Amino acid sequence: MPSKEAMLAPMVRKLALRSIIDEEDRAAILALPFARRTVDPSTYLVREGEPPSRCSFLESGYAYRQKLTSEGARQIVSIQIPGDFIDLQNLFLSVSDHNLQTLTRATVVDIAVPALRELVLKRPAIGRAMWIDALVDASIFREWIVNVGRRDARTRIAHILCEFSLRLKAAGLGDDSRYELPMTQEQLADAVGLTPVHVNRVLKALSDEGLITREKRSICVKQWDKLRSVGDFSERYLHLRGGTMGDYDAFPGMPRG
Amino acid sequence: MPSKEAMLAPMVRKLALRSIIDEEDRAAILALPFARRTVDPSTYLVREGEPPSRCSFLESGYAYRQKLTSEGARQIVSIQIPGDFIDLQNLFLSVSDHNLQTLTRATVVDIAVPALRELVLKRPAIGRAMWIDALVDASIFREWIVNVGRRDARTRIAHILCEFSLRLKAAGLGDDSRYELPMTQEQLADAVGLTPVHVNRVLKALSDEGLITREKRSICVKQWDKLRSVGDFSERYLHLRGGTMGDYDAFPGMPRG
DNA sequence: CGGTCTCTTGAGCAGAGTCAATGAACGTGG
DNA sequence: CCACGTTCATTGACTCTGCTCAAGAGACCG
Repeated sequence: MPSKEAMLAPMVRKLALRSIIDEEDRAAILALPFARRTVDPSTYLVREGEPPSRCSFLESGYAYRQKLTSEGARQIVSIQIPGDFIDLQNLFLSVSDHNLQTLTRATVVDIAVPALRELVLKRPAIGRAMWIDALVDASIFREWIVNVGRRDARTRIAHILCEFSLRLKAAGLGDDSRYELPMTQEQLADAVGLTPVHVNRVLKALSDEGLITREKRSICVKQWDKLRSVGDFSERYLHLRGGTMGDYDAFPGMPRG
Repeated sequence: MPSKEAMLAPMVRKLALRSIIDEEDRAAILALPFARRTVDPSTYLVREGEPPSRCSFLESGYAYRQKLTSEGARQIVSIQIPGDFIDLQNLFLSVSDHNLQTLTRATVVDIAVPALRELVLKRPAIGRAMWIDALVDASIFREWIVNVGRRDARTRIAHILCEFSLRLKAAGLGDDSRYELPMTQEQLADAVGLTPVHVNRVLKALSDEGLITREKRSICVKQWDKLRSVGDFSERYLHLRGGTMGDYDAFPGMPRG
């Protein structure tokens, strides 16, 4: 079993991605009470309609957020990768509005809600880091809407492949050209709002054209620029490039008080 | 010109919708430095790629968030109604990832970013209220993805009509059965990921069946239950019913620290 | 009174869905 | 080690929902 520090480290790492976390903040995070568990693929970590009982992040493995329509159709609304908070919304909302399921075997760190909430509200640097995390998530949701609402099948799939590539790279998983994508084509279809059959055809086309190669559940991007252009992809919405900063006050703006 | 208090009051009202704001918090909000302006329909309030220069909320009027694809297609990702923050994300992100345009003539209150940020980070009750606001927005984005990704045209449109109905009612605009919907059919199409022509046909069908009536830009819901069922609508995701609260600590959960 | 926007409606088309069959990969237990 | 079952990927043939193109009708405004 890894040390206590090692378990919370991915959280610190994620927050530090877009914010400055000093030693004191770091210590406060590492002092959080938490528990750790390992779960099987397809385990429900959160169910729509249930009161959340914890606030967790993914230490390892993948998960996805999902909602079902009354017709039984499923829409995947986001993919969570190691280091992501799984249910930040549980911090302040008392009923879950969607389901969260693991994609793979995963280790989850559950943090005591009151302690985390206090940290968020009382320690500005941590509060800011969590705010940024939540705001970036919202930005990804917006782009997801555009993807599903206004792009054709080929573009949609190329786009989501680009998104995964960059997010995984930012998380330190996979390099430029290759990454694990532990989703079935059916799940991919539910993520982009298509049918599995059609996803299959599009993936085949992308392979045939030499933009990507596939083996098992991993994707190798052969022609990044072309995939990016086919996918109408612009990474701005991921807010990866320090675009979240404290020199904000330097912008010309409104009265300051 | 209304009093200073009257101008910030919609913000207090919105926050108080789902949180408890005491007198001291209220006073702190009313002490914020701000400016107020009135803008024409279709004015850009935020542009993708630009550094945000303010943090504002809609005092009156309607607006929408929007992104464009390289093909020139537009996807509307949310509608903002009076009392909504229009760029909470500007509080902590330094580049805007989408456009925000007014739908109607609107009055906007711009708040000084540093002062607001300080308030959010240092006054727990206000921080919590803003968190809830942001988390509910994210929930609405998720439902929007489901709507656009997995529902057919008829269901999509019925769903969005239900959403507007409830949100406007919660904001104190319009009653159960009638509300202003100041959108063209083209804008509605961009919101649900369809073409204006098809939106027109579906609206006509819904009218013909007696579920709604339309006149100019207002909608009258004649058969709420039926519209709700056609639209596969469940209001949970709006988190309107006190489901955001502080008795949260009462839930059985994880270690507390 | 003409111009511009928006709404309506029709006719034909096509991108993606449905249905269905086959094949590959993998785990399990005999 | 192999037969079997299950899950996932692949491919073809056909269908249909929603799109495109196009034209006409209101409404509003300078």
